[in-house]
Amino acid sequence: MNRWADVPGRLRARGLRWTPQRRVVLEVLAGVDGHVTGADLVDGCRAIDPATTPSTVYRTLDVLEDLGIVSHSHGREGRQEFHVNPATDHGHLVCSSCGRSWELGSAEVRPFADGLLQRRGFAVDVDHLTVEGRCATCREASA
Amino acid sequence: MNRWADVPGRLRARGLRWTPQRRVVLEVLAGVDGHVTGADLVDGCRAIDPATTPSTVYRTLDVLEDLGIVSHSHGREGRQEFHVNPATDHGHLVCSSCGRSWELGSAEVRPFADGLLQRRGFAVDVDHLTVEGRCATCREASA
DNA sequence: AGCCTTGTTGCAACACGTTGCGATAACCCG
DNA sequence: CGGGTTATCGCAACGTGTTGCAACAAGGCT
Repeated sequence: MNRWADVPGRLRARGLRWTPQRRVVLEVLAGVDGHVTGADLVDGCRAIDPATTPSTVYRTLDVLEDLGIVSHSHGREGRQEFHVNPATDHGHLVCSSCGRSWELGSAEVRPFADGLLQRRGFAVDVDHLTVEGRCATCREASA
Repeated sequence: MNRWADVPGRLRARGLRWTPQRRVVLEVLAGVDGHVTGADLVDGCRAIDPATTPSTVYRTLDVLEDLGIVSHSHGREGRQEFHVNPATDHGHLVCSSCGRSWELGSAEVRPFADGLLQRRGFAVDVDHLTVEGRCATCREASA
């Protein structure tokens, strides 16, 4: 059912390769829930294999993104956030105060995105959309 | 025009200082139209004073953002983009294909932002909003 | 003008990512 | 199983920002 099925086979079907390093990255991703930053993933891989190098991790993530296994967007401070097993068409809400994030369903974004498409011919990449602001909790705390 | 008025005085009114380095940054910003990346600004400053260091430029930009003279958001690859003399409440549209960007007026964003506020209590920081996607030109080119 | 306070600077080091390149090893095939 | 392709790895260097700290200097005060 899931996007995780037979990753080695799907890589090979594209002429790509299944390597121990990629296995480690996938293993870390499997243990993640929700969102992770690039640095978190590198750390997680190093916990399994201390010899892991950042470039390998990031390059592997690019490949996995092509396969649709992860997606990435830019969160706080413009840093990368990876999201596992993405439902299509959803963005993120990030609180600039506490850093927490929430998913943003396509239904909530569609009217906005459709408007931009009609008025400007601009096709929003909803999967990549990150909206910054202050969450309810932080707003109350500072009120 | 009056956001630029008497910057030295406005700094001093806050107990801050007017320095040659800040003068250089403002001079570069005055010659900019639309958006600039952080690196562009550093280069521009170095063209005037080769001794300019990045940390000074970025720290000055923070101060100028507090004064409302610039605003910054995160564009392509999560890199910083500075926008001069911002009208309040506007975001940016960035084409992930050609990299060009456009302003996004508050009227276009408001219904979307209001919805998030009402349903989730999340107050969108519209000035910081960057929407990625493909512009009309690039979509035609690849059609 | 000279003194004092404290905001600023510049440096060095760090954090997060990306890129070029030679060496390695995964995979296909006989 | 062994050999040849070529994708991938690991390293080193770079690019963009951020941060800690000691030295400096801007501005207020007398």
